[in-house]
Amino acid sequence: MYKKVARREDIIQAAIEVFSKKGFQSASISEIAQRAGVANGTIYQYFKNKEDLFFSIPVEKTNEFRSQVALHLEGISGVFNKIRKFVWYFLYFFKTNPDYGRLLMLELRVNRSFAKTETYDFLKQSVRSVWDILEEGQKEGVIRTDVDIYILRHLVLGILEHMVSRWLLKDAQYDILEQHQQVSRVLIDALRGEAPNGS
Amino acid sequence: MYKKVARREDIIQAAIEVFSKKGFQSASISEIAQRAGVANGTIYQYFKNKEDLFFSIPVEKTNEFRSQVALHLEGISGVFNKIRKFVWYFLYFFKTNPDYGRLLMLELRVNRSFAKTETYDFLKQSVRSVWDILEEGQKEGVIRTDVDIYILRHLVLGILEHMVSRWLLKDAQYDILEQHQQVSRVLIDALRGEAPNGS
DNA sequence: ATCAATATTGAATATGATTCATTTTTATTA
DNA sequence: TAATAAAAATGAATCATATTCAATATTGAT
Repeated sequence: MYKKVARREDIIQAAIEVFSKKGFQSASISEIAQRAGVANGTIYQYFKNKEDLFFSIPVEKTNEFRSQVALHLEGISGVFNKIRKFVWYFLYFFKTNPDYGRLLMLELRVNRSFAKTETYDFLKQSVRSVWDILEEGQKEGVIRTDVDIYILRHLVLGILEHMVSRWLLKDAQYDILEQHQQVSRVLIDALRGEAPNGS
Repeated sequence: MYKKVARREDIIQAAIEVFSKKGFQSASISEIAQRAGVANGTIYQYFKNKEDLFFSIPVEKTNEFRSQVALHLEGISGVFNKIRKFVWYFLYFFKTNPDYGRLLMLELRVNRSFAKTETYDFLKQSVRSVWDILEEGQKEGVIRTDVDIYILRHLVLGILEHMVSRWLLKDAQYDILEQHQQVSRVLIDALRGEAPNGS
């Protein structure tokens, strides 16, 4: 029946709204149920518990992020141009999705139980493109190989996630996107390293 | 009476143990009270509520971190040597304090209410040394000035906090300290920028 | 139209934070 | 030392919510 599919979606949609506004802790099942137009018990038909519902939220948005990154990178050549574009889109995505950003960056991303879910693995895949770009750059000889690719990924995701987290904690008051060029600049210098310059 | 001072300490100590093991959500006041050897109600004599107790934890450890950083930086000259030492101590501190690390990195650091407390401001001061080092480097002309110092700080703290967070989420299985040299290397290249090389 | 299967409901239960009237301890004074 | 007031501690009662489940309603098949 078509309604069954819709129900689950309704609940998730209501959950996004309530969890985004209140955070996991102070969001209540009653409010989510009410907003979804179902009884409290119905939620437990679709989700094991409050946490399970919470953890189901990022699936849809992760799909969006992944496909949009792929789309934006399409046709771009040159490893550093790809880095620039990724940095831009990462900041753009959270600038345009601050509510979801709060859930992802300030709650889910650092949740130990969430880190053990399949959704988390799925989420990690969404930044797979960074890994691919770094690997490509190392093969082409434009990205340093004297440092583990893991470290380079920590560098790229570290600065981006840190910036977005701090920005969200400050209630997204300033325009985070304005800084994308400076971020790309330092990252590219770090990734290139000294060797390619022959200094 | 001397016991009165000790009471508050007892409760905080018990809270560190219980919150570290279980996280904020599933730690219970009863367990903390029991471990501290007081009744449930006593906790509310010293702390407004569960969250207030949670937020009181980082004060002591922050003091330790700050004074140790200052001590380790003492006598070191050269901006990049200071960066290297800070990176090393940052990783060392969390390697030797993983329980506290979980509380700080995975819960407090991303908590919106905590970001509004005085303790949070105090905590931010603990990484003041990074700012000082960066400023010193810019004055000396060895650190790039074509990028905001804010961005440079995001870079340094971003990679470090990201590394520690991921490591804690993976149950601190590997030795995070092993990577300190590689981290310093990429950071220093990023901070130096291209210009000083004359390329 | 009937029936079995499935989905929904919301009152009852369970868990755990918080309150507060009572009791205990501490400090002060004679 | 005893009496008394002030401060601290207690834990049973209260309150707020997540979760359960027996009863009810809806759906799809024949």
